[in-house]
Amino acid sequence: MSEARVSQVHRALLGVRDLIVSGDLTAGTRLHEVALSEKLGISRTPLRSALAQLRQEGLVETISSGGYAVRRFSRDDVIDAIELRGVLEGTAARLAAERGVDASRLAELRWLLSEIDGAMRGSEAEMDFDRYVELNAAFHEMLWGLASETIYREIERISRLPFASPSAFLNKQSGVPAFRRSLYGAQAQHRAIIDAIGRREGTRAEAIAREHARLARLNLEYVLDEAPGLIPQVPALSLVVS
Amino acid sequence: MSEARVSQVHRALLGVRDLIVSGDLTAGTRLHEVALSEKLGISRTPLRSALAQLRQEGLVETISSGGYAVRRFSRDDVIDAIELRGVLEGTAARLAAERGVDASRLAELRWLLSEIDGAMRGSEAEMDFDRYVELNAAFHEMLWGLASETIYREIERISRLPFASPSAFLNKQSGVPAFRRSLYGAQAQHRAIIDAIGRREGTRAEAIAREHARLARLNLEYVLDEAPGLIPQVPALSLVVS
DNA sequence: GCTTCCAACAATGTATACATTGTGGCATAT
DNA sequence: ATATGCCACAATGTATACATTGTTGGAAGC
Repeated sequence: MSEARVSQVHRALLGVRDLIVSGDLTAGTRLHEVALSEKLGISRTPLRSALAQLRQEGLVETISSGGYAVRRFSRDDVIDAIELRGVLEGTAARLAAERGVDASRLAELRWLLSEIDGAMRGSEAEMDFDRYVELNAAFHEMLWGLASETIYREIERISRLPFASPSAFLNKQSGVPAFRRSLYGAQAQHRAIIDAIGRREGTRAEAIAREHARLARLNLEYVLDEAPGLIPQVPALSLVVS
Repeated sequence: MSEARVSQVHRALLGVRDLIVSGDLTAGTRLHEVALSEKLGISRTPLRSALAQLRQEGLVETISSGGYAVRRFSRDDVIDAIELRGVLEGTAARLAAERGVDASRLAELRWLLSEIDGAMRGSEAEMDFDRYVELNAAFHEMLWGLASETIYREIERISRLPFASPSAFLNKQSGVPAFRRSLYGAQAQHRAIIDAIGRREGTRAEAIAREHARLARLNLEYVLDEAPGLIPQVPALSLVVS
């Protein structure tokens, strides 16, 4: 799903997004186009195009007087984005169950599940965390596409908000034990979702997928309330102003 | 909610969108930037910005060789867009019920409902159809915003697809009796949604809102299967191929 | 000393010029 | 006659120049 294009717009998109997610540009900061274009080595035209796209994604907002600024997010904004992701993933799961899924695709999903099991083998400290993250992302992306292209697009869109994506709290540096422990329950939910889809149990698939996204909310609230020191380690969570 | 801005980008956005929705540009048509810029009297820079935004909205897609083309929609694409709108409106209603809504806002919604009743007074032929359309749009927009700004934004986004909006099959010229008759059931659902929210019955509110959107699907299937002559009267339905 | 107005500057919004890439047609060779 | 390769043109992608609007600092007047 990664675009091979190396257009200037694409470069600008990645560049600015990285500056925001990494916390280099803090919430509310005005984005001066000339300064940014010089910093990134990209002319203003593709840069502006990228900024407009980031506005659609929600990371950036327009200022009344013109131009763009890094958006501020409240805790509730993040919670709602996670909730929405859960609702949409639930819809993908429900529609997949109701409409039916090719056996080959279900088999591929089950293969992903067994691979995840493999990555989690051993103790919490021993597990192949990086591989889990990779496989988890692949699993979710495949789930998104089970129902239809339209559904996939919408979930992919909401997941562009860095803190709403299924991998938001699974960054590699994070050695938070509580996060790793939550993965066992998460994997059980993965299995249950696929099982429900296979049995054409739409309501069950939807409910579990919604609940699955709640893990991200739990992690969010844990970080914000009990371990604020971790905030810089979660993508774009530094943009959350209470 | 209407932007007062008269920027060239805004003009281009409205211009191109109108050309597409009106059926002037048919599905699959490549959008030549120079020709369009001359036709609209707008230079290429803001025009390209508008095209990029229309791509985000889904009306337009990029071509592999570069440039844009009017998107083709299948029947299933439209069905999924309507389904998604229903799911999201259901989420707005559920969250509103679960989280609670200010009495003043509920009162305003109930006032809208009574106004709709007023517009529907009399026989099918006598009713003030234009006013119904206007009030219906206002009701839905207000419902979208009951839960949170984030939810509102997402529903507003999906409703930008002309055939997914709550007003898609309520165009003024349409004198289709079947459509008008469906409005009585629709209004009953409006009441039930607000009643459920007032009683904090989230599940019920969500279910009814989802079912409410199904009316649009019924209308869609009626037009496509039984009255294809009406296709040009429904915004952007001419983009639906096969 | 504080406020207000004006002017200069700096930033965004727009237009246009340039570069690069894809496409189509024509000619030539098999 | 058909297929292939090359060349010319046209379209998009990018950079830059220009216009317009907002902002800030300083000076003058109260």
